[in-house]
Amino acid sequence: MISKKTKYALNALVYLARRQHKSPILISEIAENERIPQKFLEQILLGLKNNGILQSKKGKGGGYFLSRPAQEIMLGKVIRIFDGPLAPVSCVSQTAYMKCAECRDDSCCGIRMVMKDVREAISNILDKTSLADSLRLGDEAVQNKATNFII
Amino acid sequence: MISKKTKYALNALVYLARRQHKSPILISEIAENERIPQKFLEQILLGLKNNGILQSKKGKGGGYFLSRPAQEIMLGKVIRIFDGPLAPVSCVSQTAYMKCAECRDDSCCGIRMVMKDVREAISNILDKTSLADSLRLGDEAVQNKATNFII
DNA sequence: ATATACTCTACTTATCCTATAGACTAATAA
DNA sequence: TTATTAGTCTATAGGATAAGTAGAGTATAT
Repeated sequence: MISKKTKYALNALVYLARRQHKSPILISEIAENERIPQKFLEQILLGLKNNGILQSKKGKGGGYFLSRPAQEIMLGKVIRIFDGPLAPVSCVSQTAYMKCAECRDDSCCGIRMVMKDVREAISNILDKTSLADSLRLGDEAVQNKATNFII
Repeated sequence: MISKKTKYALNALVYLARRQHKSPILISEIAENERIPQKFLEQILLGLKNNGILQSKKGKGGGYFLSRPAQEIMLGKVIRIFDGPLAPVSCVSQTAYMKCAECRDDSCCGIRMVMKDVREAISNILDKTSLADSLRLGDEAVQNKATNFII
């Protein structure tokens, strides 16, 4: 399970992605619209800034905005910032490999091979899906809902 | 990341799967061979028994053994016992659905749709791979290693 | 009866998660 | 230049979970 911190981060980022070409967005605006405790969100956005996902501007007219186009920011990257590796066990992690303390031979562990496939499957989705993709998926669902209602 | 508890459980189960047709296996034997703290393993095996994965026999000649053939015990089931749902967010869990507190509309959340795919991908592996499969994968790797060494 | 081996409950210790609080710094505008 | 706005940084609290440890209890076989 991903942490609330990560979920809040993703929701905030999609919110920012939707307003990508407008002026900086206030923390308070995001907090209100996405129903995230503001003080908590402050930490989260700061974390995203320190990891190069966001940029900020202080003072009047300030706020946060994406540092790159939404289609270049992958969900996997965001999740790793707060929750660490995507891999279900660290002995199959690409970004943070660590041998299992109790394991005799990595390369002959059947469980590990299965987990490697799991890691691959997860990464194939999360490292290839961007904020722009998520935004679009959500918007399309809204469209479909409206259409079905009319018909 | 799966917990150590779950990892220990899986390793212990594969150990038992390999000796499926022999007499019951001692906790101490598993603990030693798989390098798991014995007292901790006791709790784990008990948990597996309470969830129908294992059976036990007390007294001399006693120990633990699989309650069903190894090819019928799926990794997903074991993981859920100790770590809960496979889903990355509870709003896409099949076994433990829960609406996100802060979410306005489940059905139009782009993040959720992606996570649904992730859940599906994970489940497609873990709910379809059995202890017998893991055991075989490990053994095949050992075989290949030996063969390569000879050549 | 006795030794064997699993069973059950409680406890500990450390770490992480989810916040909250408050002082600080930078930018803008009057 | 001073007030206001808005992000920045650090500390702390309270609860939950993880990873074990300890020890008494219960069932079985010989």
